Amino acid sequence: MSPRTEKQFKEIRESKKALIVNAAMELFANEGYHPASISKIAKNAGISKGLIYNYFESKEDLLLQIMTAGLDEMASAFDPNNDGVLSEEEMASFIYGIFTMLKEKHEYWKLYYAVFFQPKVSKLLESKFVELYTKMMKILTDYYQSHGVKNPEQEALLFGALIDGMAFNYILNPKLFPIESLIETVKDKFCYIKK
Amino acid sequence: MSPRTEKQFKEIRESKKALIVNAAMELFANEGYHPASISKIAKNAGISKGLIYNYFESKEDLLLQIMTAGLDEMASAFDPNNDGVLSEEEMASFIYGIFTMLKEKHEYWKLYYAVFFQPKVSKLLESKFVELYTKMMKILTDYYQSHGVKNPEQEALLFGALIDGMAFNYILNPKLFPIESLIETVKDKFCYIKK
Amino acid sequence: MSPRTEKQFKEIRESKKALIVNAAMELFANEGYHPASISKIAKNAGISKGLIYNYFESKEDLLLQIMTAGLDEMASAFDPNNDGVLSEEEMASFIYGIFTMLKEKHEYWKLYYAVFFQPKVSKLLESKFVELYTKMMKILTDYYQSHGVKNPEQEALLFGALIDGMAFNYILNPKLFPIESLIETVKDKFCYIKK
Amino acid sequence: MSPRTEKQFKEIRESKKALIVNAAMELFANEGYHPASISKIAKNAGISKGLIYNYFESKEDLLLQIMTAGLDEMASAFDPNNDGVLSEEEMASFIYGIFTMLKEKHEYWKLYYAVFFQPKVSKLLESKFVELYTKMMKILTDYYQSHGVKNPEQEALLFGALIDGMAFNYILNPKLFPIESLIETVKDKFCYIKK
DNA sequence: CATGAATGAGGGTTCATTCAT
DNA sequence: AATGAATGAACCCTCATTCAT
Repeated sequence: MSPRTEKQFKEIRESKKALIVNAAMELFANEGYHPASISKIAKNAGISKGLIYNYFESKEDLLLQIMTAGLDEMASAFDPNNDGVLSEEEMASFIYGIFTMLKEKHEYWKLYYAVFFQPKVSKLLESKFVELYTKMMKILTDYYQSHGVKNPEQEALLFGALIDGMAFNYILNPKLFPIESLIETVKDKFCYIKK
Repeated sequence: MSPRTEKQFKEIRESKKALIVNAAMELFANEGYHPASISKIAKNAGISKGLIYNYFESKEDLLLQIMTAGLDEMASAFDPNNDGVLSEEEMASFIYGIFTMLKEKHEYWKLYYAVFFQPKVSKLLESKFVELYTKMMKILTDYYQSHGVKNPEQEALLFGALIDGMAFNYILNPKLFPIESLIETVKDKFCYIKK
Repeated sequence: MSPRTEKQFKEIRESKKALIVNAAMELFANEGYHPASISKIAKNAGISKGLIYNYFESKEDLLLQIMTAGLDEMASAFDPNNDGVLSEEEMASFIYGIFTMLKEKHEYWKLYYAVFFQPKVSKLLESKFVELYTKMMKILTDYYQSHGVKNPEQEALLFGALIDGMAFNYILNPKLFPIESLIETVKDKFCYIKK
Repeated sequence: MSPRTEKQFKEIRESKKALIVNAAMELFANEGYHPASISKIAKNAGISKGLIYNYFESKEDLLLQIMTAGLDEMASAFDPNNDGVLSEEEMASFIYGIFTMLKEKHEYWKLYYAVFFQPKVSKLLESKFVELYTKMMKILTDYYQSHGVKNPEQEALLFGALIDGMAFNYILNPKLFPIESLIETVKDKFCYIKK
């Protein structure tokens, strides 16, 4: 009957929060933000409606927290050394990494792209998006520069767009878009790896 | 007084329908489908709520009609000769054409991509999407085949994805994505134009 | 090219009005007053919505006019001689008459009974209802009195109720309520015809 | 604070549901199904509109639940022993019983008869209506048969119709239809009680 | 006499959010 | 920490009615 320690409380809170996040993400991604009602999310999480407001200020806040957590995770994943420099091996594994993430966090990515079309929410996340995007562009531009590519910024923009497009196609129809078999061609066109 | 002639009525109907479609497209594209309420659309069009239902069966029907009209227009734009064959000149102008359309029908394209994340509506349009997509893939694959590219299907898929990605980036932030300056690089990488 | 005579105009008006009345009665009776919209009625009559308001002040007025016309017709049908006296033969034919009308004006009767449950309309017709009802009661009471029945008023009330009940059952399910085969029993119980 | 117990919730739900049912029945019966709006019902019950949908799926469901509950109650009232046999005493009390119910559940009966003229709803309840009706007809037919009446089925149909007619008249104008003073005459004509 | 485009009030319904327990 | 009853604003939609032609 000893009272729970502070740590235990915190763990309970965290795990409950994760429960809600997962339930919400599934519905947000598969039905869309608006059609996924708080009632449905609560039912999907196996808890009461009211409890959600114990952990999140509003439905929008719930979406926002899901997105920021995901964006932060992605930001660190994109630059493991945190040194901002991409070796040739890292470039190769970078591509694999992106598409591995795409598969493993399918729902998150669906949501990620969908959010771009919810201007209201999108605006709130803009700074994070920009930060992530510029970080990536910087790394790629540096990489292309050090490999003697003519217009490194443009090459980076194009490569970024290609990744978006592939992600987009894969997310919306995984069965019709054979991402694995395309990776080699991508490498040939955009990685400039010296044999 | 005699009533309006049939022709007069038809003209009224058509111009009013266009008015509603434009008002709706603007809001659908800029706010999203759900946040764009019928009230807002009506106000934006300068008419009463009720009148919308004189022209469209439901809000969903309104979106659907906008989308199908747009998709049909795109389908015919992508293959003007309707012969399904792309010459080298056509390939070059094809790329320009796409990005010209992107600029001129900015709102429509925003809506087009957003709709993919509205599962319910997306499903209703699936057959039209697939038709358009396979048509394009066929044309591109044939082009690559006739130019001796190794994996023509994959090349086509990749090129399609790149277009999506570029469109996506341009739509969401036209100022930060300098599409014109990228076109030449795209041509170099994906058009295989023999000089 | 001679202008229509006043009489011709009147005839056109009357026939058009009858057209509307029939279309309205069919829908009122079979769908109910509220579910039968002016649009449906117009379509059913093969005319425009607006025209209905050329002949009737409102939807309620349309119902009212249908009802009053019907009630007047019934009132005169119930007392052909207009002498208020029922002979034994008339009593017999009276019963047949009622149920014949029930069959021939099925829709009207359905509406008639339904209207009782639309308090707003019912109130407007109350005086006509009462008039018709008391007229009938008077005739029946006199009949029973002259045939030496103990409580002639009560007998009349009961007989009236029986007719309502039979009409009610027949209207709602003509196939399950064999009105013809019941008439003889009714005669035995309520007509006091001396053999 | 701990949340309410399950029992507390159940009690709240039941009493609130009854509150809504009563408020709805009053308006349905006195104004009709369509004119009785959800807004009015909520106001009459002293609650918000939205709450009604916490207890009933739709307006139609609300009506349906009221009706089915009433029909079930009536079905059991009509055959207390559930043996399907009517003694002479029971027949006498049966008549009193019906008209007592008519008085006590005035509103319910009004609704009951009104519903017959709401084709859409009527159809949904048809099976329950038929069940109740055939049950009653069977009991009456058996009774008449055992009393040597010539056409027991017809006699039962007629008696049923009389009850409907009396109920109908009483409901619509209790003051003008002196049901008590008619019961004896009904007994004389339809109960075949051997003195 | 006749049309149907147009209105606006009100309908049924949903849902994010609050709050007593 | 947890419940779900309760609210109220906003939603999509219908429809009797009006009116320019």
